Amino acid sequence: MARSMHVRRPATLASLAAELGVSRTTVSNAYNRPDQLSPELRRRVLETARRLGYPGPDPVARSLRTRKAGAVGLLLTENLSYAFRDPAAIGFLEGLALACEDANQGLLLVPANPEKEDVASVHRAGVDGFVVYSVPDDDPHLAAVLERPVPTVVCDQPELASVDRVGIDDEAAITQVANHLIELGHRRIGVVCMRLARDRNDGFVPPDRQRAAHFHVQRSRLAGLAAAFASAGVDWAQVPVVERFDHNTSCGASAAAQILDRDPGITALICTSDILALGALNEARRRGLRVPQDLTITGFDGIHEAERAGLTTVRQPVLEKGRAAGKLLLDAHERTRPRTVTLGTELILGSTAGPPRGAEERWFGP
Amino acid sequence: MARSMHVRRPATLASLAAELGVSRTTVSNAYNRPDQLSPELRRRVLETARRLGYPGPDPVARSLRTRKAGAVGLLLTENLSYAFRDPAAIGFLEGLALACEDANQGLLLVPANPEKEDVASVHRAGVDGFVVYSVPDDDPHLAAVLERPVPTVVCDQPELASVDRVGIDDEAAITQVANHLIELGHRRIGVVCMRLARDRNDGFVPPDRQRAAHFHVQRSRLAGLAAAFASAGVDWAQVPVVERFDHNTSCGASAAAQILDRDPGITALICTSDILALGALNEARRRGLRVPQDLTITGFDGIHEAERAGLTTVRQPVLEKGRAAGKLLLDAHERTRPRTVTLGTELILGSTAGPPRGAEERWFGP
DNA sequence: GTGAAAGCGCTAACAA
DNA sequence: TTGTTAGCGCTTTCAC
Repeated sequence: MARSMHVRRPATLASLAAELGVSRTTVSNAYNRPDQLSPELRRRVLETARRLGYPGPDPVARSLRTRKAGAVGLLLTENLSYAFRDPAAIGFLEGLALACEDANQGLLLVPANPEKEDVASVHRAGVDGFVVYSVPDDDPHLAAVLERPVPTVVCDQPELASVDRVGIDDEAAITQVANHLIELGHRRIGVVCMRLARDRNDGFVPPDRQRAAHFHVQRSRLAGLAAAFASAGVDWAQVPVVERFDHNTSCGASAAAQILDRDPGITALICTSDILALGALNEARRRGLRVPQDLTITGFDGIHEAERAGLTTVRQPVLEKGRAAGKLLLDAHERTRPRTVTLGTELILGSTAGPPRGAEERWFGP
Repeated sequence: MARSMHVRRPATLASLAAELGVSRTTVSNAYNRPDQLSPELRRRVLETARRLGYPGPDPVARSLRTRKAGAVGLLLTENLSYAFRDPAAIGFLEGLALACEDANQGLLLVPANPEKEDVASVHRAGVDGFVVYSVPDDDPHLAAVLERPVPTVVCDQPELASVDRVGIDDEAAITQVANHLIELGHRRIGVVCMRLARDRNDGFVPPDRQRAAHFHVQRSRLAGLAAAFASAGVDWAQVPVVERFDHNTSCGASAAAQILDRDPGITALICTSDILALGALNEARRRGLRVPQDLTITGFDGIHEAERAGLTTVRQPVLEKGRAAGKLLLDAHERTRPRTVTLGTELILGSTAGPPRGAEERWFGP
């Protein structure tokens, strides 16, 4: 690391005390308990500190002694920088930051590359607790967090019996989408979903992989869809489900393409995120398919971009999730049982879902 | 803070060593220098650690000993959560996060309420260095950072002779905007700018406040405009400049309204940020003014939303700024002189700037 | 109001 | 390969 122009010579509390001819306690008090010494002495201490270039008590040493770091650690599924690219993650972070600043706590973003097993960054994090945002149930970083003797709150996934959690009812939420499409008359659908496990599988998802998904959120959404459409007489085994490891609009577009290529008869594409749906929308446009006349597309999350695009989707309170997670973590109450906060969602009827093309012919025709 | 279900009893490296009948060094080595002891012994150590619920070396104690925190601190002008609401700040953060993850460093967001003088959070931050993002030159948090014996890099502002800095040439950049408008024929302009100092002044800005602005970036932009328009024969003292403390579209709208109410003859509104310009655009629409036929509006930053709105603006490489700041800080080279990175900007010709209304009559008429 | 003593939990020389 | 010694810089009883 570069040496700054402002590096001071290493004066310490002890050397300051020696210089002043007082005890270390007195110097410490000058900083931490102004009322414990005379204003005059305090002035002298601070004055001498300035002269010696003493920067005040070392935060790390203080943390060691007080057993408080004054910061919350955040563990994400993705590379650190991804958090600033995904609108839903940004909203979550804003909420979490809100909770942290209310409690005057720092927020430490822990670098955790999902494609690496290296958990040293978790071990090195000097924090009083962790918030874990949407990671697979077999994430080694998560395991490392849980080994740390500090409180932890998980947002979204995984669901752990002994850990505080904030989330939504994914199955119920996606069921609203499914029922809406079923009512509109859709029976031939395709599904685009996010990463189901830590291994990259960009393509069709066989049923066993759906059921074994290490991301509870995605698993629930698929399960919800399967149940709803099965009730409507759809054979789920025939429904094309395509997975994408990365999460951006290009992936949404290519996944949509993959489904439409294989099964052009599809009338609706259900995406498990707005980002993917926005990509699917692009692909539909590219193919000259009108939405929703030729193809219905739905998303999930309710990000601004989706709203602007008029996407039919489910809104979930991302900011509130972040805030709730922070509050849960920073809440002073000592609790014995793990707490769960389940937030509400709302079906947003946009302009990208409509009756299937040629519905009459298919359902009421000859 | 809530007690987690995962709090272990406090086994330490020493107690583990005692239990095993080996020295603390050996246990330490088992974690930090696997090659320094036999695989067999290491296995025993780790195995016993698990049995005792020893979570591995305490990160804070380790930091104290090694004098490395493994994290970079970030100080922002605004409340923590603001960083996730401003697209330019988000871009900067993404770049900084990129640099941090490359170096395997954590990123600690330090809570620093700009309306409070409390700098304790800076003192408590266990970090190896600071990045300071766009703060006023008299910010007490900045002063506290500079007192800390760690390297520091400032992005944008303030300009400090002895501190590494990343920024752009604000005066040159805004001059491009000014010259563009001057060429189009604008002589009666208004300016909407961001906060000029730590005190809230939502309204017109007298010349002395412009010159005394504690935010170097805003000061330079105003100075650049003043110089360019003076060259074009405009009396800068007559140009209405309105300041807003908060940074959002509502503020941009109300500032635009304030100027238009006072001086309806204005033909162009120069805003020192895209967010403010987007707000001004809203206000123009609300008043039934066509842009650019009735009113020209320009921004600064080049955020996505501006692009979508077709705003005429200056694009600055926000992500690159973040990355450069991180690189500068984490760069291993020991440097003696402070370094400065000045990044390029680009005038974006959108659709919100055009010739002034009735330009002919005014300039070539009777 | 001030000081002495006792660690917080760990790592890094160096010695064995 | 393992252990001994010596702190990192600070806060906190508890006496005075």
